[in-house]
Amino acid sequence: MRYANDVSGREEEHEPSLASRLRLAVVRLNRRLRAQRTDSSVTLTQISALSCLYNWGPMTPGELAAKEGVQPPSMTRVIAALEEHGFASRRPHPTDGRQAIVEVTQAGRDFVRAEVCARERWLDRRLADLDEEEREVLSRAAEIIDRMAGQ
Amino acid sequence: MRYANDVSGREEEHEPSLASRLRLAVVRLNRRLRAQRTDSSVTLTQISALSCLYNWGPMTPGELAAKEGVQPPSMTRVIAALEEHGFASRRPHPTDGRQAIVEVTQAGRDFVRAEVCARERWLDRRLADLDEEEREVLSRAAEIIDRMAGQ
DNA sequence: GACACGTCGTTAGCATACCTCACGATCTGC
DNA sequence: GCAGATCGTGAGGTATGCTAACGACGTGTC
Repeated sequence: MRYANDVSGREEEHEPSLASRLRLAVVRLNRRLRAQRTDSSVTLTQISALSCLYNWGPMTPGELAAKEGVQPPSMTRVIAALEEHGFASRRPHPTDGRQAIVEVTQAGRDFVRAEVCARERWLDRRLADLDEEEREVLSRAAEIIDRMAGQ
Repeated sequence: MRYANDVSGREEEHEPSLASRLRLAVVRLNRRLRAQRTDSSVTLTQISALSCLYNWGPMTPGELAAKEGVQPPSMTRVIAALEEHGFASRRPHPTDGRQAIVEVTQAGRDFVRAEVCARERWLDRRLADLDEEEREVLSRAAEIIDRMAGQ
């Protein structure tokens, strides 16, 4: 099956930089995560935003966009999709007419508890195959990465 | 600015699982990486595939797709773009008429050494802000993640 | 009070990056 | 030889980001 090794003119082995290895790892895992399909039509981006609302409570679209690290226009579409699914709802801001408050509905809460866990089953299985020390490394890495990406 | 804390009916704080935290970190860093634009018209996906060819040597489109974790049709377009840029070239497989061998051109090698580093400058800067122990954590995490995503 | 200016959310339009389905060319086992 | 598998590709669809521009609303200044 592997052909590369048999071809003359092959590159020598390199020692890729940490940046290269981390980038590749992140890009790949991201692809895998997106590829995990449940039969529901809710996408990873939507789940991510919904989880954020679930964990942090009601907030404005702008705050949600900031937390997820996307631009406000991108979040608008995500919120609209969640609203269409009946998992989130918008209500007017009590004092500022420009803003709105987005919150999780009861259906949204049920969905987070059930489907989101299902969605993360693939990753959970992978994590379960690791030993405790490796999970600890990933836990610390998640925190470091989040800090790097966060700002 | 923060409004969520003031709203009644707020969720209690949860302790997100490792899967949740890792997913969010990966999704976010991935967004940041893709948002980094160099003036060149080569995308992150193309760079990723080109780096793969550079590091592993010539291989068939199918093998490259498998290594990158995408479906063959997706890789076809990436290879076409790389070929158009003059960074990769296709030649017929010596024994199997169905397959082809994709390899990096000299221009592609030069590009990997120069532009890819430029592309990774943002990440490099972030990594430089960490201490040695944190970089070691990320280095180990990159290896673990790659193993999880790889298969 | 009126007007200028800032902020917030949204709409519109675009680019990228995946996917699945379908097809033609080629190889292989009987 | 011929049926079926395999490989690469074309077509079309969806998701996910972005920027630019706009309308609604709030705020400070006179």
